[in-house]
Amino acid sequence: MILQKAGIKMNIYKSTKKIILNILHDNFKNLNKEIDIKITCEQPKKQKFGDVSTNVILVVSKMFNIEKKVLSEVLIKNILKNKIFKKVNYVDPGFLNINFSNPFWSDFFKKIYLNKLNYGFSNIGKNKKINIEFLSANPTGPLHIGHLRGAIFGDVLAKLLSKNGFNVTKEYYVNDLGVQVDNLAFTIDHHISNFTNKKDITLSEKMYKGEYLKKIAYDFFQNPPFDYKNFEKLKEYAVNSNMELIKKDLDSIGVSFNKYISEKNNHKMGLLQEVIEKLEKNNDIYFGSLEKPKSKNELGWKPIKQLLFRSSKYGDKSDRVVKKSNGDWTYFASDIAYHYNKVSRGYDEIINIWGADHAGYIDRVKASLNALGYQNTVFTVKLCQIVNLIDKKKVIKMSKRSGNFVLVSEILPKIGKDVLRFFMLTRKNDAHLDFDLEKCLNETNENPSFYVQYAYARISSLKKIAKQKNIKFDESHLPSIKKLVSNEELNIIREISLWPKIIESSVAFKEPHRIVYYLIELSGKFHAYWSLGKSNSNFKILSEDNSELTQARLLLLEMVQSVIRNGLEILTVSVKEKM
RNA sequence: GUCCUCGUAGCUCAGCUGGAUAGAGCAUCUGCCUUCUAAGCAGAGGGUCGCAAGUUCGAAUCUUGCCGAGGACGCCA
Repeated sequence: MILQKAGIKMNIYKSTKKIILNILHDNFKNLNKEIDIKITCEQPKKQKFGDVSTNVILVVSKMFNIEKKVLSEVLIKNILKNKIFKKVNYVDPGFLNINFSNPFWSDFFKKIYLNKLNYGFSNIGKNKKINIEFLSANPTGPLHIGHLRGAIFGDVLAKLLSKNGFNVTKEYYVNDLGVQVDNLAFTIDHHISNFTNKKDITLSEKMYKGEYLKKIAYDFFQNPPFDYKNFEKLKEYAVNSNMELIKKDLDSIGVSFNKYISEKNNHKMGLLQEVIEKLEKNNDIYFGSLEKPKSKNELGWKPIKQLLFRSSKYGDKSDRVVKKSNGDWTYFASDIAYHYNKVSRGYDEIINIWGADHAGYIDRVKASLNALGYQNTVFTVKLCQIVNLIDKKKVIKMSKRSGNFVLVSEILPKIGKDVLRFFMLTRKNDAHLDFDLEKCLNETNENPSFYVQYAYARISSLKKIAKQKNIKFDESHLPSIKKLVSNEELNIIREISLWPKIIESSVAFKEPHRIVYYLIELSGKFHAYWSLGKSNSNFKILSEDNSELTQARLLLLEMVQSVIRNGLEILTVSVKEKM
């Protein structure tokens, strides 16, 4: 294969870059090999600029003060020595536009065909251990729409990373401690009392609304496992019951976790004391009062002496309270302990997925890790912006107070897991997302998951017909690929050649939405190609009079399918053989 | 007041770690089903990339300032 000889790997743009850099070093011996030469090799938007475009002349002539003319002559001559290239053009102000040769494309195609199950994925992670914590919804009720984005984003990011050689742990932090759990148990207790005394006393202000709690209480009442006046046990019971509801919802949207970490358990192990002591030793904990925050007016604020963490020393804007004036630890204190625990379990990177309203929290957690001596662990936070639920062109307001939440279990049966997941990923995580119910129910281009699945299903139907007609297109027919010379077909191959790059950047930026957009793009190229055969019989995929071309085309579509399958697998969206 | 995120076509949004004439869907208009799935395709119109400077051969992309939207800002979790 000419590819191996030429040093071409799956990402042909990266490989081309390497080839060019080697030519530079071979021909300009005085270039310092240590210096990073930052050139780009990309597929240009316009096809007329070639298959790969590089700014090498521009960059190198400036960096090393070499004349553009000399550079381009040497580069063009040497690039063309390599049989995988067909054409190189110099364009002002210093680009080289390069075309691959036809044998290259068919060889490249052959290579990815033989690798199709893994095509695009790499071992970039080198088995690095990553902990990704997401969702961590409070165990006070089932999941609602507001939870969905973080849950799906986290799940997909984890899948993306693990498919690329990272050793990923998906973690759920259960806040089974504190005021909210007390209130939860009070609510259950209240309901059980009502059942027991056959009364219907209304809930107090603090208690949680929601029929599901009544049901939990009723189940308890019918078959009590212990005396409900045992408050500690009742709290545990309440948390467990709600976690069961949450797990059921998670299961229904295809999200799973490897680990559930209990806050209460962390406390039992004495983590909090351990961490505070460590910080105290470094003089990072002190007793004092904070400056008045800007948000408060003069009247509403009094300085109070309390236990503080010196987080401003580590890049935070202000020091932070770890112990309330009533003697309770703050949530932040507990979180320091939790993150300390996470890091000490030996991860190379900790990823947290939070709602955008927690942005202000990042610096203090970072500060605490630095103070504890973990500057080497990468700590990343990905923020998810709010999702607006839209129905019939109107935003549906949800509020915690009124208990007015649209539950996952209400909405899922209508639209299904696949559409839900796909839709939630059609935006960058830090951009607002309008979750439009009408669009989800649409069976048109407005609903991109159908568009992609439809492309897959169309190919499946072709394969079925080919089978009936006894047209074979297995590995032994790979040589027929050289028949794919039309612009339309090379266009699809070019699009397929971008796949590894898309994965790479999705991993690098931790942005799964890039995959979604790519799949839509690829599907679009396929649909266009398919429709070509409608008006021009030369482009009918199953042409009976030219079996070799037919086989080549079927192999091409097989590749389109496997890229779509690989992509949807990351998203955990199913493929459909028939629609 | 300080900090964070965002501002791209009438609407909803992409824009590949600075590249060439800024892209898609919806909506509007025009075509395409006797033949491989029309849940589709082809074409047209529609943009001072919030505004203004700066860096650069080159800026939607980087920097600064302003305008606008959303969010965060001591003992909530």
